[in-house]
Amino acid sequence: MPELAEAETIARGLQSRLPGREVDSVEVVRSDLLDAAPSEFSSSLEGARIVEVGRRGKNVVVTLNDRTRQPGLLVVNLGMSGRLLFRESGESGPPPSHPGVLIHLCGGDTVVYDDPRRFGRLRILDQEDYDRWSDTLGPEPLAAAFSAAQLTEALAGSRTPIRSWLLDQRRVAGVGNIYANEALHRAGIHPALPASSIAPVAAARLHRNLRRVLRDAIAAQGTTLRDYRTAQGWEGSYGRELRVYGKEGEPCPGCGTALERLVLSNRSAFFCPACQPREPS
DNA sequence: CGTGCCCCCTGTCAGC
DNA sequence: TGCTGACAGGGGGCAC
Repeated sequence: MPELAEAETIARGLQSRLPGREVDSVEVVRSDLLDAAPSEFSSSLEGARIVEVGRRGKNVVVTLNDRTRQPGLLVVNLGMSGRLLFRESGESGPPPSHPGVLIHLCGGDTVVYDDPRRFGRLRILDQEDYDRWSDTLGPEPLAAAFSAAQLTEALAGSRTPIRSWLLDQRRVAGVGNIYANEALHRAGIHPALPASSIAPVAAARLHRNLRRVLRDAIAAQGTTLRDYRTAQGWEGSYGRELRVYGKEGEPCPGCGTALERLVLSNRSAFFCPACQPREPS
């Protein structure tokens, strides 16, 4: 489930530890997590120094500096069940259950990419390829430049159901199924409504509530339903604040009506039939 | 180009 | 108890 809030939490956790550290060696346990050959991936990282750790959409982005070769960016997509864990050398506690890639740092600590389902991907891009890739993603919903007017205009061009629209990374970057459903409920918008049928006033509510949900989820360090953990191995607590996701049949926290589930593009959508009417508003 | 469908892989859970 | 099928946070590719 790593969506924007989870990737942001992981990135912040790594940002507090990794800048300035140098990569000593890399172990690729599951090569299907890479697009590149394992030897090529490892040699791109080994000897590089980490400049900073950030995020783009649902991806954790590690900026690398290398005086002898071209600098690069390590882009980690966590898929459905990926974790990026910072493990101090000599750390006790249970080891990662499904280690895929281990990045050993000079001085002894290790960053482990752990992923039971292996839907995740790790790629190293040069700046040009990174920019090209980043351009395929939509705007960052929490960026100051992402305005209600911009969202309203973008919605007008598509007849796809709004829940599906929000999941399309080319339209807005970082929104996944949990936060799409939560934002739509808070905005009072039915998930199946065509994007182009949403009036400007409703689009403004969606804009406001999407940003609120994402900010609150980051403050809670994300949502742990099962697999997600922070870089420190902790669970996120936003699950306590979910109002509709996974709650079919439970009373709507707003009005008490039983919440319903429907399937759009093979993914569950959860909504309140009273607070989120099918008619555009 | 926009849209919907299938698949990647593993783990868990409901139902029989 | 054990098996089977459905389903799960994401995203890429393909057909229409």
